[in-house]
Amino acid sequence: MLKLSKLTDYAAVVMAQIARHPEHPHAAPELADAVMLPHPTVSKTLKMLVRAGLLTSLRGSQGGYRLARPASQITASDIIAAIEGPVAMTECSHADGDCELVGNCGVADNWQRVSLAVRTLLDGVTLAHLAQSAPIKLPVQLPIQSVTLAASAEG
Amino acid sequence: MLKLSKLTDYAAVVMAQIARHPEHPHAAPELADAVMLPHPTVSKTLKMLVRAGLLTSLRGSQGGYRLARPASQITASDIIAAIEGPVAMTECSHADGDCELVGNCGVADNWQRVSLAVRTLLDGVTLAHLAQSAPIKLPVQLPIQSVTLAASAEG
DNA sequence: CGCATACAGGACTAAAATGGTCCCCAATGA
DNA sequence: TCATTGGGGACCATTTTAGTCCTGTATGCG
Repeated sequence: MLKLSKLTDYAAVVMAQIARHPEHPHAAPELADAVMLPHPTVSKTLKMLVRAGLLTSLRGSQGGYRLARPASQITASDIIAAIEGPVAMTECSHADGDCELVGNCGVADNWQRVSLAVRTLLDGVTLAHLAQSAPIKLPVQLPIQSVTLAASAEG
Repeated sequence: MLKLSKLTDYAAVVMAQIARHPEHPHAAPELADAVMLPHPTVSKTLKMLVRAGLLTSLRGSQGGYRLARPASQITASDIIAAIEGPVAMTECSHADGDCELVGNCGVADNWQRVSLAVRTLLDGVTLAHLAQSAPIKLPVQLPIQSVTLAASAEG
């Protein structure tokens, strides 16, 4: 499936909700009601987003959560990384290769490239895009493909 | 993490192994030894790949597994789908939207577009690419980003 | 025919990740 | 001082994942 976890999905929804009204802080229960998700779970998600530096929090009455920076500077990668850790498609996609199969698998290097391409793609999608009601249009799909294929076809 | 499951990873490794010697059939134990993974697990993976139509099998002595079509016509998406089901980043990324939050989440449409872009990217990576010892080069990363951003910045 | 080889299918178990809840503490502001 | 609101983490139930094993079936060969 290559699926995001539910919490990541929640995080995106909640972030989008905040992004639509960035001025004042949003309390956790308010957000939970707005997106129709269980309060404790939303709260948990918010805490993770704060720790990742995507949100800032204000305690006390009239407190709540706000975006740490403009929505256009928060990417899908950021949100995913906040909940699930850095985007990496395989164990050996991140630096500390604790995969003892290197040498036998002969696929690691290429998976890492694919992983990088996916990450780059997700870096290009910002919270501003996700939050806008009009769907983002991906007018051309093939260029992505051709970029990926370009050099490999020669190799 | 947006990570592939281990089985998917195994599948890719095993497929690559077969792709490097496409002529004769490969028995499950032989493959397991070659890639240094437990026999039963490799066997299970192979069965899934057969059911997905990516491999064909021959029973009896001298039997084993072969690619169902040329490595250049088997994509990363195919392999992932064979083990994990169709690539989709969120529940609502596939057609039968059993997500009752539509309307509140306001993110679904855009996630679907992102999902599609990732899938397209993975469609562009073939087993031939993965199997080759020389790493595939992704010379330009930014174009992927700019394609994604292009229309959305206008929207 | 009989037997060894090799895949097919699925049941089953153990371990890990996930999703979700709850509790107590700390900070803020009226 | 007290109500409000987030911070941190423990905790549990469920699901998913990984891995094993067993029984059946097809093929090829002597």
